[in-house]
Amino acid sequence: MIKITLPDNSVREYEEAISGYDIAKNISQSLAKEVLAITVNGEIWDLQRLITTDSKIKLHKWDDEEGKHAFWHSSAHLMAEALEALYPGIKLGIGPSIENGFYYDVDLVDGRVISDTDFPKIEAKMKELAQQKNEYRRSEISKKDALDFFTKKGDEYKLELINDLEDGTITLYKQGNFTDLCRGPHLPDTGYIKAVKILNVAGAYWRGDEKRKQLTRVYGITFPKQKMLEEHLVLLEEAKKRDHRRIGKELELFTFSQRVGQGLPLWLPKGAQLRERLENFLKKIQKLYGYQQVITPHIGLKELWVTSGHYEKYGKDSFQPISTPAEGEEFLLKPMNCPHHCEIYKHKQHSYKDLPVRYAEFGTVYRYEQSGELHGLTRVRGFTQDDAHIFCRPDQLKDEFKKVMDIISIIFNALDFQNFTAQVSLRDPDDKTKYIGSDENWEKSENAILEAVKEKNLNYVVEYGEAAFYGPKLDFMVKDALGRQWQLGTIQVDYNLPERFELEYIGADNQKHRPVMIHRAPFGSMERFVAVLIEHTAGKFPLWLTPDQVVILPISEKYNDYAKKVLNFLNNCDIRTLIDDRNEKIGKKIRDNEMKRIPYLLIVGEKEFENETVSVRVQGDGDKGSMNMNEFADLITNEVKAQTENYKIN
RNA sequence: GCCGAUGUAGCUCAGGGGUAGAGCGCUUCCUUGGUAAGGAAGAGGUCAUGGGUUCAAUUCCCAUCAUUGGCUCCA
Repeated sequence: MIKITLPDNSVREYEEAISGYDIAKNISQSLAKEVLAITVNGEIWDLQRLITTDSKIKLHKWDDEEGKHAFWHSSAHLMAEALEALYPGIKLGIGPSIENGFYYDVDLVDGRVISDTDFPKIEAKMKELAQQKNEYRRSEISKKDALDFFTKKGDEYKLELINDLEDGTITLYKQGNFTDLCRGPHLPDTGYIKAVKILNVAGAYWRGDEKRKQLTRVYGITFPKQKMLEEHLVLLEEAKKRDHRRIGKELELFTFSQRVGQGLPLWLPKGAQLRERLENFLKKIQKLYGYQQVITPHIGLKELWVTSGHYEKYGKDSFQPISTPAEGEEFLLKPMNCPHHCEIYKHKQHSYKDLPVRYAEFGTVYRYEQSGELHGLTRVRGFTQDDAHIFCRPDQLKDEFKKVMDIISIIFNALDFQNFTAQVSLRDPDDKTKYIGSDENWEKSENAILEAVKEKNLNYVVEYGEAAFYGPKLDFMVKDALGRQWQLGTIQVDYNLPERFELEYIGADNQKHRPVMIHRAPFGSMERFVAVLIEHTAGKFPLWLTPDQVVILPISEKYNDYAKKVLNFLNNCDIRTLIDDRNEKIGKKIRDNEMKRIPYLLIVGEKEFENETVSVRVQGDGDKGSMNMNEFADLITNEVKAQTENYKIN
């Protein structure tokens, strides 16, 4: 007798070993049709694998990550089978499921390539194989047999993977004529896969190592129903419409010029306005938190970064030094602001009573990003950090850290960024040589971050090996419209620079002590933040931030004079107002200005002129009736106030 | 930097060995209107740049530059 406990704690008893599929069938036919995988005592299994002992189980359908994982992982095998059939002699790397679909890394050998014109062929082959409803059969063999098998097959990549596995049994999965090294789980058969789309193809280094061979990575996605694929493709289209590069062009926020250089954004008037408003907002908050603005030059002597240790680490990958013609002094375009700020700290002696000292600067920095890495405003070669450096006593570190977290949460709340991940980046425990500074300091700062995060009740993940070379950090990560993750805000603890720049303060004991430094940037960079904000809002910025708040649309040219009167009135109330006095019908003006995402549209014609009113339309929400100018001005002013004053200093 | 793709009017894109097209935008004219596209005419392109093949290249080939999807990197 085998007892099977379901997630609701109900128990089912079976005479003999039973598969997950049969349990599902036993519960209901419709469940059996939908179930894709099963968790047995915390381990994910194939549905057909027999359960022989009392177990706790959970059945996974498409809605579960586990269900999708099994589905896409099985699809990766199906694609590999298709690729083997279409490209004989192909060698296989790895083929996992990912957040949206799956990929397989393959070595095509003989210099063959796959390009997007080949996709239909691959899709057709996959569908053909899927229709054969070949079972995914699991088998367990010894490591030696596995090595023999893949030696015969000539798959050197699989051999390398097997050699790295521990001795013991190794599982293989076979469907049709295709056998792959795999932990599973998989679908019962290929017939579950009804809709197939190959998405793109890319180069990917074997095992992520740029010194090793570059394989061809083929990305795809599959679904149990054709309709789901169609919906997914619509979603991808929608996401593309939110792309900041597209909206940035549409709304004339920023541009790039080949003649200026790649990765060097040019902020157009409207984008500059938006950015300036964000900067002023942060400045206001920082002032309340005791920050002082400083200004430093865009270049500095190379020695500055030799001292900081950055030159050794990044020097050869940066823009190369520029030198003075007569003396041959070497300068670097500054890749970060910290050394300049350290020198500001050093301009005078500090007492322990004066700390913490907080220097802030919207500092523009230049980094030589690899050409293939550039991407819209999110990855550029010249950008402005909303940088600040806090110099504090070691006993103030945790508190200061928490205050920075407060500033970040004010910013994120004001801009309605709820969907972020906090990532604590610590040292790689296996390779401490990548880092500089003493073990003791690293431990102190790693603990300070972890404690601060816990005390602030932040949801966070810990990533080992992601720390900066000089210290651990706390990063705030958000996703863009296409699901790519970007780092926005960051807080970093640094014992290293104070050491290297010999920063000091005089303690209560009248002795010299070393301060601790915190680097922090709530936005991260203005460029990246604005990019993510564009995608987050689809270009519909909050009223306080948007470049143009109101547009006045006269019904005909007869009312242009009245419209101008309204325009002057609103502009005098500090409301950013435009007028659309083109010789167009009102429907056309409404459409055009709706598409410019201007929050309020005011329609003025005969009626409004007579009654000294305006007819109000809210962007995306239609006609709101009429009101007089004062009422409307109050409406706008109050809305802006509510948006910008909704925070407190703790 | 590496692998793949792309580059045609201000924007979005079609085309194709015989020196170019649409829609939107722009200019002018008609129209003066009531809540998401009124009508007409016109201007605008060395088809990214440089080579090569050809009687002829924007089209085919090569290189460069830029953009783009990934990989690696990200102080």
